[in-house]
This record gives sequence, C-alpha cells and structure tokens, in this order.
Amino acid sequence: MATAQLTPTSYIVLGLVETAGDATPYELARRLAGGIGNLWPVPRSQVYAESERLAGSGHLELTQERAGRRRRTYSLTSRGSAALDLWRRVRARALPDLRDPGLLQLYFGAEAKGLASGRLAQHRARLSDYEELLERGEAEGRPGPMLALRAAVLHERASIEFWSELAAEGEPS
Amino acid sequence: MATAQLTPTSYIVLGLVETAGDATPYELARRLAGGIGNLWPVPRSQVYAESERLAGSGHLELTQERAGRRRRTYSLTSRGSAALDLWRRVRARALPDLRDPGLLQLYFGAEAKGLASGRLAQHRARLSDYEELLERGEAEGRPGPMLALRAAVLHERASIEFWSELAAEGEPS
DNA sequence: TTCGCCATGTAATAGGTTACATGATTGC
DNA sequence: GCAATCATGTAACCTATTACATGGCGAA
Repeated sequence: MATAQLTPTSYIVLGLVETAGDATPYELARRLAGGIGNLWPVPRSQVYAESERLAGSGHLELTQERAGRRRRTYSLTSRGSAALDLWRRVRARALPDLRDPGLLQLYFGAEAKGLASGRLAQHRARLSDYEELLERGEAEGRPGPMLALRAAVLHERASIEFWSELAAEGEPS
Repeated sequence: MATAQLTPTSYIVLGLVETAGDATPYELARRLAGGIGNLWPVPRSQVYAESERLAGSGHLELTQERAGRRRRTYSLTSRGSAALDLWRRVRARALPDLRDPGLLQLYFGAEAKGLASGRLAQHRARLSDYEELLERGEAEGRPGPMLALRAAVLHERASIEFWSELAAEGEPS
C-alpha cells in the first residue's frame, strides 16, 4: 500500500479501468490502442506492469482466476477513483515536448528539402487517419476523446504547414 | 567497442559534440539547455551517461585530465561522425507523439473550461519565449536551429488555437 | 486435428529521473 | 577569507522497450 508517485502512465491505466469497468490488462491495452494510445503511446507490457503497481498501492484491486488462464482482472478501488478525480482537477504543470525525430535531424543539419517531403507525406497520412476517426465519431460516448482528437488534428495541420513551407522554399516557381 | 543501437539521445549528444568541438558533458548540457533541449529535453545526468556509452562504442573519444578536477573531454571520432552523417540522411520512421498532460486530462474527463484557460496561459507564455528567441536570432550560425524554432512556434499556435476555442465554447456571448 | 492467429503473461536489459555530493571561482 | 554560485560528477531507483513464451480457439 506504499504511496508512490503516480505518473501519466498511471492515470492512463486508471482512466482506462474507469471507463472499461473491470478489465484485464490485455483488454486495457486493446482500448488504449484504439484511443489515447495514438496520442500517448504506452506499450502493452507497461500496462501489465503499471496495473500491478497500482494494485500494490491500493488504487486497483486484483482478482485472479484460479483455473485455466489465470487471468488477472483489475477494478478501480475508491482510492483509485479519488486519485483520478483529484488529478483531473489539478492543473498540470508540464507542457508537451515536441520530440520530433525529423525536427531533430533538421536541427542538426539534415538536408531540408528531402526531409521535408518525406515528413510531409507521413503527416498527411496520419492526418487522414485522424480525420476518418473524427468522422466515424469514435467518441466512445464521452466528449474527451473527441476533443483530444481535434487537438491532434490541429497539430497535424501545423506539422503539414511547416514541412510544406520547407519543401516549397526556394522551389523553382 | 560494442555496437549498440543509437537512440535519439545519442544523436543529440553526437550533434552537440560536432558543433561544439571537444567538450565536457557539462558544456554539452549547457548548450542543450539553450537550444534543442527546449524541443527535446535530455537531463544533464543523461548527457554524462550517454557520452560514456558513446565513448564505449567508439563514437566519441574521451580525454580525461590527470590532475585537479579530472574533467572529461569528449571529441567526435570518425566513426561518430559517420554515424551522424548517416542518420541525417536516413528517413526517420517515427512521427512525434503528442504526449500532452493537459490533453490527457481532457481525454479522461477533466472539466474543459478551466483546464483550457490554464493551458492557454501556459502556451502563450511559451510562445512568447520562442518568438523572442526567433527575433534575437539565436541561430547559432546554422539554419537548422532557426527552422526547428519556426516549427515550435507553429505548434504553439496550434495549441493556442485549440485551447482558446475550447475556452470560448459555450461562452456567454 | 492441425495451423494460425488472438489472448495473455513475463523476463532481461537499457534508459531516464531525482537527488545527492563536492571541487573551483568570484564578488564582496 | 567567506558566502554564494557555477562546474562537475555519481548513485539509486524507477520506467520503458524488446523480445520471448505459451494457452485457447476457430477454420479448413
């Protein structure tokens, strides 16, 4: 029941359990992949590890099958629920980091035109994924996911704007 | 001289050594903080660790003072230089992840208005930092840093657009 | 009934974060 | 010559990444 610091990964797992109800880590990971995992990837093995930690700290409760696959099912405890609520209300201090491998290359002198056109294609592809999700209304019933998706779209557009300017710069007209 | 996989952190260190010429990890960290560290933070202790690894793999060469502080100075080997050049030319596969703590809260149901106005202020502050850097022409003599900064500005604007729409939504008119 | 894929879990290793520790320098 | 601050390094701990391993189940 040691109260260690909760990380973003912790809140992702807690949030997933909250919306899923009781679930196995596998199930959580599946939901992750279709949703917030696009914006904040967490590898499956981490979902296992984090669930276990959260059970250790009393934020989740574990029920394990006795027979067969001995599946682990986690559910939110009142402690976990309270932690999640509090987190939702506290103003996050950290801003996102860009951490774009392509920008890194650009920063350190990669040839701009070729880099830009490659990145442009990648971002366009991702943008259309996101736009399709938006249309299909992958809202999961809650407003949060849709809003986050809108944000993701805006960032893709920003990337596209950037790289396409760069690709066009000094272009023969 | 084991050839382990190089990570983004590796290339950051290699790139810094390249532009700095021979340097101690401390000096590298200082340059980081004023430059690419804004977009891709690497803690100082990692700069030490990574330099050591890179020396172990033959990408950097270590010279250590015999007397006094026994400072460690690293310089780029031809192997390191080749690795950097290759990296600049190979098309990066991974797109950036958003990983915005605020978006995470939004995704998992935080109250939108309050969150948005807080985030808005934070992004505006960062935007003006970036704009100031742009004006001061913190170019470090190379074009890469300025271009990366432009990208950062566009992303800040995207964030600001997102959060300000959200803050305004349903606002009494 | 066997092949292949989905479901489920775990282990090993590397990488990152935080905090601590102490040696030089410089302004007063 | 002392206090404050910069320079420099390290250790402990936690997290994440990658790869492996195997059980069930459905289709052919």
